[in-house]
Amino acid sequence: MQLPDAAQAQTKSLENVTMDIRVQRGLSLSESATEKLARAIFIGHFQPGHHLVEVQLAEGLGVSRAMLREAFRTLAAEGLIEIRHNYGAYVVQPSPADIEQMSVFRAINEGLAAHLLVAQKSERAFQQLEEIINTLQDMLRSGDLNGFLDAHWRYHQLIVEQSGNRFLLQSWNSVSRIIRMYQRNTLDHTRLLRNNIVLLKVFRTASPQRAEAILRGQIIKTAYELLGRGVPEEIRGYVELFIDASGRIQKF
Amino acid sequence: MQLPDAAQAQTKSLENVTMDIRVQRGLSLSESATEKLARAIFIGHFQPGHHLVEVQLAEGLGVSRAMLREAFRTLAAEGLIEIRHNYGAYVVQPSPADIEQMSVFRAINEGLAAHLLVAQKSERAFQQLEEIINTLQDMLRSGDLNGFLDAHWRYHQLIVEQSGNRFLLQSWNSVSRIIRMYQRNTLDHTRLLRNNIVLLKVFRTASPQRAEAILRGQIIKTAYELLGRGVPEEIRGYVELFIDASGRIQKF
DNA sequence: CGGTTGTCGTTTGTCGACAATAGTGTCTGT
DNA sequence: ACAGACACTATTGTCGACAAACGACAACCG
Repeated sequence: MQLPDAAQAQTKSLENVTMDIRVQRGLSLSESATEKLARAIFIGHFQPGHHLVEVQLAEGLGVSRAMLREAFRTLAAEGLIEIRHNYGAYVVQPSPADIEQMSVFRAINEGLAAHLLVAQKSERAFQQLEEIINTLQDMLRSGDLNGFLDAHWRYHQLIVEQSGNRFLLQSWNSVSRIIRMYQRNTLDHTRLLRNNIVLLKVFRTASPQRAEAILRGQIIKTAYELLGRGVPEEIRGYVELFIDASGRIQKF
Repeated sequence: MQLPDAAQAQTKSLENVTMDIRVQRGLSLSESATEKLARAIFIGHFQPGHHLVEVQLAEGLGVSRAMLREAFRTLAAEGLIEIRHNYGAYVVQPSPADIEQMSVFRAINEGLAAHLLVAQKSERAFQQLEEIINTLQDMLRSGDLNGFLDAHWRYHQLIVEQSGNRFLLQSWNSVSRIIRMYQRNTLDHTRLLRNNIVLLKVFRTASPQRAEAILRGQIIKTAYELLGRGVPEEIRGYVELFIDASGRIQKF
C-alpha cells in the first residue's frame, strides 16, 4: 500500500537521523522513541507548530503508536511538545514572552549553579570547563559554527551539572533546550568565547556570590539583547554586574 | 476469578479516593488517571518505594493498561514515580540529600517569584494572600491541621503563581509537591502562621530584593532545621535574612 | 551438598484492531 | 443561492491479546 507523499518524505528523511540508539543501553522502545523524537525536533526536522501525526511518525521511528504515545507524554511533560485532546500532538511554539520567562528562569538557576560550583572549588570541574574553552577555540578557528554552539551550550550545561543538584539540572535542561532551539539569533561567536573565558577566570578567583551575580547578569542582559529590548524594571536588580563587549566586568 | 488479597485491597480502597474527576473538563482517560494516581500518591495511599503493578492499578482506576502507562510516563517526568525497565513503576523515595537539594532549588525559585511579585505591586495578589492568612487562622482555631497545611502550601504556591512565570510555577510545583509529601515533620503551626503574616507585610512594604532575601533565607533555614542540621557553608550566602521565632527579621 | 539449569507464574513490553471524534465536502429541500 | 443534514475520511482515543523478561523454586548433575 502506498503512503501519501508527505508521509513518505517524513518517514524516509527521518531514517537518517535516527539510527538505532537503543540496544546499547537498556532502553525501552518508548524511551528510545522519546530520544529520537526529541533529537528530531531539536535539529529542526519538525518546525514549531508542526502536527506530529501518530501513524506517520510511528512508522518513521519504527515503533507502534502505543510506544509513540508514551513518548509523547514524556516530551509533553518536558515542554517540548503539546498534546491537545482529540486534536493531536504539536511541536511547541514558544512566544517571545515565553522565551523571556524561560531566560529569566534559566539565569536565576544557572546563577545558583555557579554559586554552588564555585563554593566547591573543585579544580577537576574547572579543568573540564577549560577543555571546553579549548574546543570552542578550535571550532572558531575551523569555522564550525554549529560545533561551536554545541560546545558553548555544553559549557553552560557543565556548570549546572557540576553544581551537583539534580533537580536544578533537570529543569535547566528542559528550559534551555527550548531557548536554544527557538532563540535562533545569537551573539557573535568571538564575544561568546570571550565571555566564557572571563567566566572561567571569575569562577577560579571570585567569591560564589560574585560569580553568581556575574553569570546571572550576563545571561539576563544577553537574553534581552537578543529579544531586542532592554532589561525591564522588575528584574533590573538581577543585573548588578555583566561582561561588556570588551570582556570587562561592568556595573549595570 | 479471585484476585489475590493484596490486589483486592489496593483496588477497593482506591475507589474511595478517586471519584471520577474526568467528565467535567475535556480530559483524556490517561490524563484523569494521571491526576487520580498523583492524588493517591500524594495523600499517602501508596508508600514511597511502593511497586505500582499495572494490572491491579488499571483495574482500580478503571482504565486500560495502555492509558495507565501513559500516565506513568507523565508522572515519571514530573518526578513522582520512577520507571525501571522490565522492573516496573515505583513511587519515588527521595533521600534526605534529595530533599535538601529540592529545598535549595525551591528557595531560590520561590525567592525569584517573590521578587517578581513584589515588583508588580499588585494589590489584588496581596489580597489573595491575605485571604489565605484568614483561612490559616480559621484552621488553626478549629484545629484542622491538615487543612492548615493545605492552606499554608497554597499560600506559597500563590506567590509563585502570581509571579507570572509559568516555567517557574511548573518546576516549583513538581519539586514542592515532593518536599511536602516526604518532609513529614514540620514547624509548629503557630510559627508557620506568624511567618506568613510577616511575609505578607514584607511583600507590601519592602523592596523586591529584600522580600526575596527574606523568603529565600526563611525557606532555606527552615529546611535545614527540619533536616536536623545547620545551613552548610556553600549556601550560607543565601541566608542573609530570616524570620526568627518571635517574628522579627534577623541577620544571619 | 552446592551450584547450575529448567520450568512456571507473574509482570512488563509491545502491538494491532476497533471505537469515537472532528473536519470536510456533498447532497437536498426550500 | 443557501442552510442544514448527512455521509466520508483522516486522526486520535482506547482496549485486549500476545510476546518477552524476570524471579522463585524445583530438578538435576557434578
